[in-house]
Amino acid sequence: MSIENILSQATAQAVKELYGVEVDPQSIVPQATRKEFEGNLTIVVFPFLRASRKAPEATAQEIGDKLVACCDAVEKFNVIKGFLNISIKPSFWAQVLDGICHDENYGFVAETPESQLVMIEYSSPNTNKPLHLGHVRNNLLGYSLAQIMKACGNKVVKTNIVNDRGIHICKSMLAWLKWGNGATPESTGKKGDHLIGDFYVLFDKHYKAEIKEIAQAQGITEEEAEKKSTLMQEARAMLKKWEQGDPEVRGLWEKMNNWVYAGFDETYKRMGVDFDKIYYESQTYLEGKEKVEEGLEKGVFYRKEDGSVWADLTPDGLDHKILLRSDGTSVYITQDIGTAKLRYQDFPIDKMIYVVGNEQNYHFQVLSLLLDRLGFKWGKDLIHFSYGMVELPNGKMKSREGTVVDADDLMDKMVEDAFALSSEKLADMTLDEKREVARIIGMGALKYFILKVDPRKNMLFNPEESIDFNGNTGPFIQYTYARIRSLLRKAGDDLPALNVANVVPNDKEIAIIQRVADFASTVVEAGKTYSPALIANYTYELAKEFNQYYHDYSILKEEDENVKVFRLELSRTVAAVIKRAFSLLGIEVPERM
RNA sequence: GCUCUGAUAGUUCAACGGAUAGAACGUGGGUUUCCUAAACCUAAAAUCUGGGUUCGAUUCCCAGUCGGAGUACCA
Repeated sequence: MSIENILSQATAQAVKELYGVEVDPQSIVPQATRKEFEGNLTIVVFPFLRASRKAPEATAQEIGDKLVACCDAVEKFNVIKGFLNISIKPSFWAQVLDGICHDENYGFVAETPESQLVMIEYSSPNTNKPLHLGHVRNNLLGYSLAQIMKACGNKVVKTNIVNDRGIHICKSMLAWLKWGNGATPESTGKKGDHLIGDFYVLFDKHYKAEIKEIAQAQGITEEEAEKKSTLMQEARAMLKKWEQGDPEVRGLWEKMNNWVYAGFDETYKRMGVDFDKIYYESQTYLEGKEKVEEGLEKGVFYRKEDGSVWADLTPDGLDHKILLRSDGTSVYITQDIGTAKLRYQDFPIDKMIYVVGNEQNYHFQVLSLLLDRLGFKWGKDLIHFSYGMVELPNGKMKSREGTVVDADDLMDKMVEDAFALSSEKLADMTLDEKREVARIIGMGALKYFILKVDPRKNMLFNPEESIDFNGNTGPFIQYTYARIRSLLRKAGDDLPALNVANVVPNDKEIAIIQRVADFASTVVEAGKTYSPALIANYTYELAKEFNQYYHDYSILKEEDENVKVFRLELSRTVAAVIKRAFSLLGIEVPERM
């Protein structure tokens, strides 16, 4: 049992004995005492004033006296206004550390047969363009969330839904046929996703030019000209052919999609993310139609005279939502229903989490209601893990204006800059070793920079400032880890075993042990609130605290052997916790840097 | 128009309804006789406005100002 729990229960007991009032121990949450006051943990007694009918100071005093008398771990206390600051016996902290450093899986809960199966959908790319900065945030959040849910004892299935069909792919295909001259990834040396992305842009360029031409020649607005575009008509015709299963179109589609997948795989691998099961919209959209027909029969949807199918969501405070167009084709949400059906066939899902940007908040509100009506048991409380947009210092990311930050380019830049900054310091390494360290640091900088921000908020990504190896950054934490590893290497292996009975941790050490002990509850909390940012900020606080400690205390020169062993043990445990916390964020740590 | 969402130092981010609102970058001033100065110490600097709820509000509620997103046959 953690020290917080011990105190909560003891306090509840004390209140009951003193004032005869039952208090739920869960409602009493001791918090870390602020630095400027003496003590380790603080209990706020304001909520008990009604029961005690005394002044805050007197109430705190009485509860404090009771705790000292009844609770072994409590050494002493002081009272400031309504705040009861409790000091825990130093020997108790030494035992806490001892327990943690011998627990290989500290902070992680093992999976059991009763564990819930959580499916997490993330990434969800389109096959007509490479991944960009927005996808980076999505992928990092999704992967990290999966790691956290696993650490909380859930069974986790990571999934990806690839949007591999639709007019946008036809545009790329058409451009490739018209102006591609048979270009392949091999012949051009480009990654497949970039190659296809280039053709998508090329289509748009020609399309725009065509519209302008038509508009000028016929003296009509560009909006009207759009309807007369032959390029767009050709693209539509191609989509129709695709839906009819035309072998030529399907063949090209398959070939080009495979190029893209090869490119995506490379990017995913580099990012360190993966999936247990990938779904493709080309395989799920028909299932969605079926499911909608089924709903129609059950009477949960209705059909208009023009043939389109709708759901009336006004009882739930929303509007009417279209599910099938009047020509019978499916819309975006139809595909999501189909995907849900397949997934539910494949896995006994208890909880579904969709990692998708907040511009789709409404979409998921609707999806939740529709799935619930269609009888999916997890539909009602599916979780839309909604994250904010990534903005750039000079405005929004707009693909048309060329202000998109490409994921591959971004990673290249991060690693390059990391190499430039680190290679000098690693003079004794081989080039390959230096590159490996630069990769870990560069990727760590990027991942930490994005994950430390509250996912729900829009964030600003400044490409220049992100490569900052000082402050609240991944590299700073990695540096702390590497220093500890260096220290431990110097200390060697032939140290005597730690005897906890013989050490009395000082205040700084207690603060660090306390924070290390918090790791377990931080992981649980992060799992409950779906917040990788919580883990990130926890890790930074720990690293910062430890750097200060390193600066203030000798370790290798420490004369008292038992104190030295204790300090090394503390260092080792901190390194282990940093590594474990970073594994939840998908960030690697270097042994040296 | 309607719905959702956000607003905290110069900047980027924190803060279960709790103490004097924390960090980091940048700016000013300092510190290398243990491991790695990629570090540490130190100074100045902020809750959009107006009400309400209460022992206590950055946090909850209402109104306003400004920003972002969505809004029925795009995905």
